[in-house]
Amino acid sequence: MATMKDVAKEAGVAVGTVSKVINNIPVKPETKVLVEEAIKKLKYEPNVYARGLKINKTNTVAVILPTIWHPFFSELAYNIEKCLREVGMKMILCNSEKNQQSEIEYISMAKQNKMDGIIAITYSNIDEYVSEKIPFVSIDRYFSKDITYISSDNFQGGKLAAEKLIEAGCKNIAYIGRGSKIDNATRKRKEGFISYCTENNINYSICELLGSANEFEILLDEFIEENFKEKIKIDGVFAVTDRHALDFIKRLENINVNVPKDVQVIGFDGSRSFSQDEFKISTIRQPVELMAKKSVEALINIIEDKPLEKKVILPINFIKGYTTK
Amino acid sequence: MATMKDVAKEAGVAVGTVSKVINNIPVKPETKVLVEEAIKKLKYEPNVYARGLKINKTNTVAVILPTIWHPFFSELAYNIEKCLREVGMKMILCNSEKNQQSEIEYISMAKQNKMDGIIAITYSNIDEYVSEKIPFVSIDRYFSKDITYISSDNFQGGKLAAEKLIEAGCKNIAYIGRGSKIDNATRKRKEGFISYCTENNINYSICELLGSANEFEILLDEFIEENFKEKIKIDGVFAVTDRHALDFIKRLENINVNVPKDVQVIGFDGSRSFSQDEFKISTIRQPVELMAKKSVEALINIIEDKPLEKKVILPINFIKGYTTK
DNA sequence: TTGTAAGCGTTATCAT
DNA sequence: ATGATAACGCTTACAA
Repeated sequence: MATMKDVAKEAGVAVGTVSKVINNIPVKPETKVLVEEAIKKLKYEPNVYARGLKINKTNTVAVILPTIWHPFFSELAYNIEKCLREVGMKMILCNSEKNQQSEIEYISMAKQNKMDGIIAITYSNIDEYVSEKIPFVSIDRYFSKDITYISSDNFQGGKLAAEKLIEAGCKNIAYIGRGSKIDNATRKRKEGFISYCTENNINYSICELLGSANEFEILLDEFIEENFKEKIKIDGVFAVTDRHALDFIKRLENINVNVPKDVQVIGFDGSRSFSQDEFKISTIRQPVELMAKKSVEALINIIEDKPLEKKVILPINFIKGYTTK
Repeated sequence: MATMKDVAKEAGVAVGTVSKVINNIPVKPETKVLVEEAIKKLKYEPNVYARGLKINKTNTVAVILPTIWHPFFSELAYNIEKCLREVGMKMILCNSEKNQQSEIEYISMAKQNKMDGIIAITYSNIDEYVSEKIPFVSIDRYFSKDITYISSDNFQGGKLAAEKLIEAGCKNIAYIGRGSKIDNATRKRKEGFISYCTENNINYSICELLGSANEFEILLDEFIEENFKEKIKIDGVFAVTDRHALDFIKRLENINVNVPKDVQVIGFDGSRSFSQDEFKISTIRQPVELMAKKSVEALINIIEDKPLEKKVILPINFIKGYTTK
């Protein structure tokens, strides 16, 4: 593989001059032509590692998320990669599996590899590792006022879900979802839901648990037994994610409760398995593409040390599917 | 950020010694302790770019696929990342969108960035860019006898689909799918299907088109009009992918044909949207995890210049879903 | 076993 | 405008 030195010799100039041509620093036009011809002739390509060593930039961003094997994250990652590529950056994919140790390892890897920044979706306590030492953008999760974070408007989403259920004729509505000590995104969905209900004097129930998936299942079974088995006491449900919604709907089907005739259901996320997929259940859709775009923009602003908003909340919207009337 | 020199000074040894400790080259135990303490104290982390410059390895692999925003590819990418990580490598995600130009750019990027190798799923003609100059593993697509490729047993899958339809009581079966000049994987599925039918003297129809998605839709409409509208002439269908199967089933529903009562359907892929998702339609499942594993293994063998099989065909299996009896 | 120093391919500073 | 050269942080051959 030809090096800059070879090109310089071939063109009859000094390496510094070649470097200037490569980096678009003005040189005499004739010289430029000479150099460019030599580059073409020798099929020269700059060595990014030598360059990285000098300028300490790699045009590489680590994207940490629980797992790419999930429609929401794969859609997000797809869009993030697209945005990064547009600005000439590369994306390292990191599946943390929500494992704190993994997340920490990935962060350390990113620092070690002199990556230019990190975009992360994480639900564990990694506050102390997220230093100012590497540009960091958090999606969905608030760390501290110093860490930029991008999120969709979960509170408004919860409100909207309640509103849409009521609009669709529901009289007794409920929120269901497994909570988390750390994930404020889902908490805000619940708060939005409650907020709408209190403001409008609407009766509501909450089926929530901050615990393991198994414990939540048990709670959910009880909740269904209580409210849907003998007599249908609740006719509208807002599930904290589409997956919870889907799971809930299946349980209703099992006891022959019809959706949306007997019970209407709204989920949250609105992610599809692939770009031409259709929306199926009624849901509050997160603006995934915009989230990706804003995350990348924010990261670049941090890298370039430009002023930026530390907190970006993006608008959600309602998508009607078959689970509401 | 501390450098090796700082560590050397702190530990009272030479840089060469520190390097040895880092690279697990034997040194006197006491010295090792000394160095390790200095490393910890200074929070030293090696600069991968300086190292890359020297040894010309980056522990980075480019994974090129059409789009991560698709269950099959996201499951595959998830597993590839996992395998790569286990051997200390990083994965650069490349969404080609099946665009040849993109693929070429990514390949060139991989070479330029001195990545250690490429794992790619591509359906375009990039043969000439896939040189021996960078370790390359192709999934699902055969290039030449020099390029290693990993694939599931598509032929056997087609056979198995036909067999299962017959086993389930179908009398008149058909293959449907959009073909491609380049993608031999799907072609083999068809061939397997046909092979089973001819061997067993079974009547079969083929609804296939090597053209645009739109053209295929038109053909499919005609096919349905002809075979399912007035009278149901075909009672078993093997669709070349799960997506084709799903689409086909929806069309049948539209004309009130019941699956699996009137018509049974088997798809291909068996990918799920996320790890705990369930299989829904009957399908020929590709061994995604194994494909990922074998791809990474093969790539590493190429990198390390070890002997390897240039062609790895992996076993498929049938998964029964609601679309067959 | 350990220290010394050359060199990897760039960029950037200084002279010219 | 261009050429010469030091420096980036590391590995490795060689010397001690």
